[in-house]
Amino acid sequence: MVHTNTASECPKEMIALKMAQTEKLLPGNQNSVSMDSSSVDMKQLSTHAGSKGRTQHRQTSKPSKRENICSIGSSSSDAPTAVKKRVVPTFHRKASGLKEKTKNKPEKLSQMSIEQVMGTTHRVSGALVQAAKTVTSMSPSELAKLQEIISESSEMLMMLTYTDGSTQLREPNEPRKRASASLHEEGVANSVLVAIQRKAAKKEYMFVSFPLAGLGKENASEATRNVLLEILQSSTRKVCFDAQELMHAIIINYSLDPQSGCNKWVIMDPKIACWLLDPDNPPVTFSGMLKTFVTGKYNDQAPNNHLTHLELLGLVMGDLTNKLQRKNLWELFINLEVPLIPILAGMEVQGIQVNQKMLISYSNILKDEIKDVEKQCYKEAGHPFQITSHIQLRQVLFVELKLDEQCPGQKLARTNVQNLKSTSETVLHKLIDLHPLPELVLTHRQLVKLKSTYLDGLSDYVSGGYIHTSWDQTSAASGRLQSSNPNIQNIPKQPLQLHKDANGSVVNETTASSTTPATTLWMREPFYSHDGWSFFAADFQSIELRILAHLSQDAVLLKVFNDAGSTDIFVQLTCEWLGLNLDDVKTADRERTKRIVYSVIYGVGAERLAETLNDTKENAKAFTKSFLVKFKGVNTFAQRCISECQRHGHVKTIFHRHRLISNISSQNFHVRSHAERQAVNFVIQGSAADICKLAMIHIMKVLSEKNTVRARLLVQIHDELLFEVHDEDINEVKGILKTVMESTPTLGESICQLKVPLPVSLSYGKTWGHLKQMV
DNA sequence: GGCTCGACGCTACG
DNA sequence: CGTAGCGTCG
Repeated sequence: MVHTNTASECPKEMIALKMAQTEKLLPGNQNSVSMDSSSVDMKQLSTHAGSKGRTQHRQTSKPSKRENICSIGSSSSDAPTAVKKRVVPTFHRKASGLKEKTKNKPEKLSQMSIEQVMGTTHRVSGALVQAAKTVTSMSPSELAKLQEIISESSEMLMMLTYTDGSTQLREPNEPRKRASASLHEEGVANSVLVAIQRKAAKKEYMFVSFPLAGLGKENASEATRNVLLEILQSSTRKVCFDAQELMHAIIINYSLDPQSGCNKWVIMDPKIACWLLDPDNPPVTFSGMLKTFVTGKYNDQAPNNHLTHLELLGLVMGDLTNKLQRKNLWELFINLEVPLIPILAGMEVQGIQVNQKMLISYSNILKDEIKDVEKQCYKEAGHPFQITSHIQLRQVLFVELKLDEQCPGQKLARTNVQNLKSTSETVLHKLIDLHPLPELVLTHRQLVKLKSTYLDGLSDYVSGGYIHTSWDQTSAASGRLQSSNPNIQNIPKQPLQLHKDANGSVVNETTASSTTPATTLWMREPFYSHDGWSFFAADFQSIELRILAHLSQDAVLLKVFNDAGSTDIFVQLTCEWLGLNLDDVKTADRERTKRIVYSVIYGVGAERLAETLNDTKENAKAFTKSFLVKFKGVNTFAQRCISECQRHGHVKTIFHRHRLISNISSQNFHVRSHAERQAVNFVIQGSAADICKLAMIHIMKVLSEKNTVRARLLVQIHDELLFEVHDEDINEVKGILKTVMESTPTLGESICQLKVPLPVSLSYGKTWGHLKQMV
């Protein structure tokens, strides 16, 4: 097991998460991986032929860089030098020459050395040209020997090769293309190259390649597939730079079940290790990582071939392992981040069903509405202008209409960099009573945003009725997951109300009378579940505030969360704060409390809070002050974060995730203040992220154990998990999700026992638009 | 004149 | 606070 494999390298004071102590997270149990293609939704799989987004930047190859790259197995000796938008599937070619040699070897397997069998054992030091053996060219006896070698190996280094001849360990390619250029691309993964290190002879590797591109069913022989799965499930330490991408390619090309087929794969990823060490500067490419994180010996210009890169990969991971252990990050790495990799890969392949026709029809509705609003804007301004141009809008509002001069008491915000008069939402709100234009512009902005980002933008990503988002583990310094291409985590939750008033002109909800006919659009409505299945959402209620209660140990906050009662937390807080009765709390008070609370979490200043509250700076200050007086622990907690950061140069979350913040001692007030807010915010946001990830791993583990329950994880939105569940299993899943997620705090108890409960609220429905709350 | 790029402003989500 | 992504502008 990996755990035992690596335990000897771990410091004694290592605290393991409870999760990892159970064997299920760890590899070695072959039977638990479903190879049954009948369990795979073929309709969905057929839509995943291409992986977009993450492959965008490797379309082009640099022939000059590849001059001394040796030919590996089925890869690049005759790779196209020209850029190809659509990659023609390259069927795995026979490993020329090599195959002949090994085929002619004597038959007595037991008497042969590995070299004799495989002809590929190789000492990497030195620039020897060396080829890997392609698995598909092996005879049954050779495969048997290979399996034996795998079972006796001490380490396996893995990487993808692409049809253009580059690899995962390639030099950085052309500058990244714009997101729009990445749409509808074909996947270009060509093969999986594995260097197997033998236990007996540490310096000897055996190189094997598994074809991916053009892998038809007829070619994916059971034997070949089983060998690759054996590697992935083996307890041997495995290393890959960007393991998520590797897993993604394997799941697709070998038609594995994206949810259950891979969740026990354990691969060390140096990319993630580097990000844990310095989350603000995550490596993008392998060579970039070497430059930033690896000192001395590896910086030398190594021979540019696949095999030396693989050896380098192993050395670097060894180095990083030591670094992680020294920084007390190893448990976070091995128990949280590494188990997450196959889950994310599975989510990418799984995708989510989208009704593209609905996206288009909504878009057309908005197109007309936008035109109407445009006309009204021109009328109110007295002439046509480009409403989306801040420069022109500034001219109209502040030079022609001089609206800013009509509100002398108010201080209107300025833009960040150029210090010009801002046209932001908060500014426009303040001008609303002076002239019809500001509100029209706000409406226009809202409609344009919804149309361009969430209707047209999403529509571009629909392929075969599905959207396959990319999940990025290393792009957020706080430890949160991030989705992109498209970003599925910021699709509006609130519906858009469209009203037509008596004149037929469009107005938004704030001014429309309740009797006018209304159209209601939910941007999440086009996302729908399969027949016989439903969406099922589970989200942690106000997790960041609960984390704050725990971390600050503030007596009042702790009491609020632990005295239970189903009353809304912000209503309760408002009571505590203003000394009101529960029934006397008005919605406005509740909203105000919520904003103040999160402002404190985010560490914003009085000016910013005044803006969000639409109140004066003095009142905002007073609010914040009375809040901090009521919850004295919060302020001491913030100060503790700041001084910890000053002492150590970094702050830590409850699971030891850290962030280096050097500006904490800056002489510049603004720079230092920003750093202080970052420090406080990171501890809370990062701790919440830790727990959400732990919950995610835990729930996927439990679901995969109950193989009768049909549930798939589709999306993670920080504190919320969206599943698709078979209708017959809804009640069972409801019970599992609630129990398992709410037990998350106990999982990490060896690291940290949370002093507050983390209740989960559940909802379900046939579309993502408006889910029904469950009780 | 069209095209690409980075900087900037704004606003969804948490 | 911190993500992604759309739009304008020079």
